Amino acid sequence: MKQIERRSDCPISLSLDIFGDKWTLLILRDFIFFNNRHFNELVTVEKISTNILADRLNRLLENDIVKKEIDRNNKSSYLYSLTEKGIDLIPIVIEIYKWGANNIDENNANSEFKNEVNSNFSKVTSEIVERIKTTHNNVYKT
Amino acid sequence: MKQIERRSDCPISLSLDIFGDKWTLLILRDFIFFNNRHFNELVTVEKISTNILADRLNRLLENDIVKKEIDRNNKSSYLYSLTEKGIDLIPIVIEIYKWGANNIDENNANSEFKNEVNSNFSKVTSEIVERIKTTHNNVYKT
DNA sequence: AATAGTGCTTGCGAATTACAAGTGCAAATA
DNA sequence: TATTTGCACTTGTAATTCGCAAGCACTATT
Repeated sequence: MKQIERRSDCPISLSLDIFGDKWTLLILRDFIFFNNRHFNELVTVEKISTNILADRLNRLLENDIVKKEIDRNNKSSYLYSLTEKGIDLIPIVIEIYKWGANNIDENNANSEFKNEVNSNFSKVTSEIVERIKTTHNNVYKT
Repeated sequence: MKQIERRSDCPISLSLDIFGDKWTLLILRDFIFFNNRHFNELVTVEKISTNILADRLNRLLENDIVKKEIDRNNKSSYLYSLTEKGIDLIPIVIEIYKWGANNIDENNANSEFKNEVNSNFSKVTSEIVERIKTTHNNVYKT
């Protein structure tokens, strides 16, 4: 894996150096919407190749956006989960969902959820954040 | 230019098929924050190469996110500007700004603007949207 | 001891990117 | 009128990255 070099100090440029590619935000979508947390679950993300997934997870680990722990329920497996910094990305992912649902034809958005996102963005977002925080804190308690 | 093929019908996946790369959202940042609208202005975007810029602008044109018109003030030049669909992307770009400003070290965010974005996101966003709409409607009136 | 599951890594051809240089056209200048 | 300048790209090419298939190391199960 090669870290993309810093193009400038603009917050947007710096952010895109980390997650501005075809796959990273889709992987984060899996954490957020599907709660997929094992490598073998994440590899179903729109058929991403395993080498690309491994590369992106490493980049996210390096940037402290996800963390990796041994799964207490299956010790030969790892659990990936969002850090605080990763949870902070949730509004971006939901904004992208919203834009796609409103602006791209033939998307499969759930119309109820789409309406919720359009009318109560911050409520939807904070509910998802809470759910993720609860789930991801329970790693050792399940 | 080759359009990335549709990976799935998920709104996020479809959105990232359009702007999920290192450069596209940075170009949109230039429209939004710097009001850069000519090819020669946009090419200063963190030193993007001209072939990549041309490719991305064509993709944005095809997807009805930007439009292209002859500049009335300089007929050998073109003005690119955001369509309604492009203006709808502004919240995404500002969320990315916000995340980068809050989560990446050594970013050059203006601290006043950063505070505004953190405390009054929707106000900041709608002000920027209004400014862009006004500017981009005045193409033929300046 | 053999098999299966999990999380990767490796090899390689194909596709994409970045950098430099060049092109075509309109407008300004000599 | 001829030449130069500015603008918006296009082309060529080497390097990088990607996607697919296969393989590997480790653990747990049978």
